[in-house]
Amino acid sequence: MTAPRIRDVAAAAGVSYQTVSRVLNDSPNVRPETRQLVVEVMERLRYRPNRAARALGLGRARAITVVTANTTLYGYASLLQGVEEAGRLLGLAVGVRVVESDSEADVRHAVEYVSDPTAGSVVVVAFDPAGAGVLRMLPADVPVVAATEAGGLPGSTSRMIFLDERQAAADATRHLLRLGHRTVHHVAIPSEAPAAARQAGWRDALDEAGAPIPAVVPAGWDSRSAYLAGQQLARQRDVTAILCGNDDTALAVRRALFEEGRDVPADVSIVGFDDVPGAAYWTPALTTVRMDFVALGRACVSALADAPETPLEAPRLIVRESTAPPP
Amino acid sequence: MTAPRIRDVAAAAGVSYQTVSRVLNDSPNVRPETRQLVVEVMERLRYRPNRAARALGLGRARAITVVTANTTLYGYASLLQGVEEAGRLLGLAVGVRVVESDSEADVRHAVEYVSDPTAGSVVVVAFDPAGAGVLRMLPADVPVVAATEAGGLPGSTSRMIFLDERQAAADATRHLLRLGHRTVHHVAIPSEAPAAARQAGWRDALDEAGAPIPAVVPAGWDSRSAYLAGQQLARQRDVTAILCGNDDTALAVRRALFEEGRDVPADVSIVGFDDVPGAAYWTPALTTVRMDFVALGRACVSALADAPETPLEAPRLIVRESTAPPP
DNA sequence: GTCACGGATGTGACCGGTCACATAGATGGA
DNA sequence: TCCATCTATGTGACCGGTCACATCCGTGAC
Repeated sequence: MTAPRIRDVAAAAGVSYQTVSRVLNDSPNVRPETRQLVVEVMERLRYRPNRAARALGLGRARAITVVTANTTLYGYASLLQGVEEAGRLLGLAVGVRVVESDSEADVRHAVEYVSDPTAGSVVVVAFDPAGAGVLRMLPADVPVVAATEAGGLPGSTSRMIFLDERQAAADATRHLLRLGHRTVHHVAIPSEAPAAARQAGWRDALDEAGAPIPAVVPAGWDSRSAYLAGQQLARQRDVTAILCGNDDTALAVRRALFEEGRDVPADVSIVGFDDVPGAAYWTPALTTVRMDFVALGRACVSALADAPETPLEAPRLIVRESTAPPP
Repeated sequence: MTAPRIRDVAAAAGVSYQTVSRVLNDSPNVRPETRQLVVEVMERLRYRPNRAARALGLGRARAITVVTANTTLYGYASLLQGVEEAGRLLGLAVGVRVVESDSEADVRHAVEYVSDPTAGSVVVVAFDPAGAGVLRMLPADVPVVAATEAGGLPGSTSRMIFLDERQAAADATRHLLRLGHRTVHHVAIPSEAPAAARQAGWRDALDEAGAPIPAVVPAGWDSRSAYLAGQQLARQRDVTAILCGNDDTALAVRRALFEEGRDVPADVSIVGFDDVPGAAYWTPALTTVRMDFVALGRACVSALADAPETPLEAPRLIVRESTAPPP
């Protein structure tokens, strides 16, 4: 009735437990017939190796822990989805550890958590100060891959993987400029300050066109702060184009514009970032930059598994209905 | 340099490893001064117990694995957030295991995964057939709590926790009826068929008011299918009120209505389900039922920890701008 | 004074795998 | 033919905790 152990399998197959272990770990030094036999017995006995015992003997768990500041926002959740999917396909357990803030205590606790080899390999989502802080404090012996904003993070030696947001932000800005807007305003989401790729790309395009560079309007992750940022811009009659930090931000900005009597896109054009699943069904449908966070998550797992690197699809501007020439 | 083990702590404190183990497990039979001493030494040595070794000795990991069909949709992601938060506060590791579908193979693999005691306790998100399937097949020796739709799942003996969606759906329907609508149409999201709490509540209210009960229009999780469902209703000029399975559905339905030239809420009222963070900032702001999935997740963890049950806040209709009297 | 008892602490075995090393048999070049 | 080498397999120790049980001590009742 109790779950079979490796020794039960060995006994039933008439081999030693070490041979079973070899089969389990794909050791090349097992005769094909022996392997075949062992596999059959494992099947028959419904044998499942105990992950804890394995982790203990191995010194490190066959697992991936995702360290992230958030699990529900689109980018974070999608990345987690990609990691889980890829990890599952490799037979790895997938864990989640949230870092609530970049406070010293929160970061330290998260680092301690993943320092336990039972956490396995680690994917740090370093989109924000909390994640970046964890990445900085992580001891060198923890196998880690970081998902970052374009360009990676200065001063860290870890492996970084990212989507080229900077280029995409520049594309989006150019699109608005080409429509005839004098300049493009920007409502920024929180980000690891020195990197701030979306903001950098926006500035690149403005610079390149010789357009004036308005002050960045900062917003938080919550809709309310984005709404307030939007109100501020809505009241300035000369703003006709707004690049929003993400789609949620765009939604709230649009609301603020609406309340101020300014139509999208007739009076003001807005573009988002992420291309959340519903963006195409907004009214008006949102012009936004499609980001493949799921693929980013998968790529992180590949990197941890030393699998051949599959190139990530670059973020791409999807033009829909929320952008138009200025009035 | 290598991480300290329980024996190192014992040696440094001048006690036996068993005493350290007792401190670790809050055994009552340790002299306060001894406990104090051991705690200090653990602190000084930065001792962190090895979770794998613990799981192995204990027979079951101090962990929670969330089994779910999805990690990105609002309800699922929020529930995961709640579980992670509560689990972390209790010092439990939190893992995620996605079941892609309710196919026999997918369900079996997920069940095997959590049957390994290393998975710890299990929270099954049984909102859909995949989760319900896992719940049904789970061996009795796996400690499990299920998050379900209102009313739970027939034929399962596991502990169930849920938000009373049925009542809330009825409330939402009554709200529309009271505004003067002749009846209310329903675009349903996928659900574990026999339960289908939202749908049941909608029917309850219609019955009670003696209103005609239109055929349910089914939709999937994707916006496109919701959009198609919306188109179908948009073309019927006699539909003036629609209860949507969730907020994402409402968004797409609204789009379909718009394309057909029908204004919300002047021509058609819509109400959603979930109250996603942006719902208040839609244009028009969405009338919807607020569901506290995060609290649901926390409650699942409490149940696993045998903590005193904190009552869940009932789902509540939030009236905003998307509902109005019929034209 | 002695003994039963319960709290505080220590010792050895064990959880279910892995690793390092030993051994037996097959292969092949001198 | 013989020994070096490689392949296939087996044995004992170990990973870092826990459990069951033994021991030691102080207390109170007789």
